[in-house]
Amino acid sequence: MREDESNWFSKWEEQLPSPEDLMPLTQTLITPDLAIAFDIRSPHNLHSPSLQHHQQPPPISTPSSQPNSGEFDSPELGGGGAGDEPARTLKRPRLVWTPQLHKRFVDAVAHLGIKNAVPKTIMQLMSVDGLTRENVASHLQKYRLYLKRMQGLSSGSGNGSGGDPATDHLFASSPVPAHFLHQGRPNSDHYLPYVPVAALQQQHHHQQMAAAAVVAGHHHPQLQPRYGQIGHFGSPRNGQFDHPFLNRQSHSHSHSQQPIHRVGTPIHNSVPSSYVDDLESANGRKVLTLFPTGDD
DNA sequence: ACGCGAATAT
DNA sequence: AATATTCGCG
Repeated sequence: MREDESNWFSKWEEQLPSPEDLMPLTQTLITPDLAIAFDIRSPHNLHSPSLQHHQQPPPISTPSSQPNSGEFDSPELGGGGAGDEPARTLKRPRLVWTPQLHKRFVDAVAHLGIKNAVPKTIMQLMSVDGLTRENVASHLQKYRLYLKRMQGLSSGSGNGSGGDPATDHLFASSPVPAHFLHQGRPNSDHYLPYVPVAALQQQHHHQQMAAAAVVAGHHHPQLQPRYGQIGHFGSPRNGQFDHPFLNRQSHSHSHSQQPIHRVGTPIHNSVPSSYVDDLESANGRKVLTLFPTGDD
């Protein structure tokens, strides 16, 4: 089984078209969005969990063989590229809510209690680098809808969270903490007083790369994620599967400051059930997921 | 002014 | 469908 994975990868690599072939004639090498999406920025803004662009298809830079482990090539727009797009007016790439991210989200909400579970707080509790309040707010809104939908539907046959329609696939991936399905109760009770949120939004320091799921805006062209950086995420064979984000709290050099706790579950890297790069086909959109799909 | 949440937009 | 952005309201 494992061979399949390494196999596809090899094949994939071989099939990589030459860089020239890739870009028909459109636009620059690295989308500005990509740049900022990852870490190329100067001031003190924007970080990025798992984000996606919307516009141009992801440019490829890793031709073949060994990906750059560490830094990636700088966007050289010199020769052919030409149209260096306005580096300004850059918009933040769309955040992609991976199951993991969502899990974190749910845990946060769970521990906060419905009452205190408002975007800002949730965001803080999650302490995911680059996550904005609006990101959370937006997700929260949808999540609430999901919960409502669920309550109405939960009666009857054994359908709770194991076969929900595609509509809620993301949400289905994390166990809804019971008491969610009915508001009314803050936390207290049997739910821990967890996490003092010492870390808060501390955004300076360096950046972390991200991007775990990439979406291609178009069909069929050979798009590939920038494995240059995230390559090794695809090999969780050791079970030590960690995401670049979900992690913005990793450093607390020195002593006393312990940023925060892990919310709820202690990172359960159970066996990779299926690490298939999930090809979600919808319309003209292919989603490449590097994460375990289903549950963790 | 803050920031939540519903509505609306992409 | 999934996220983002806008907007009215406490």
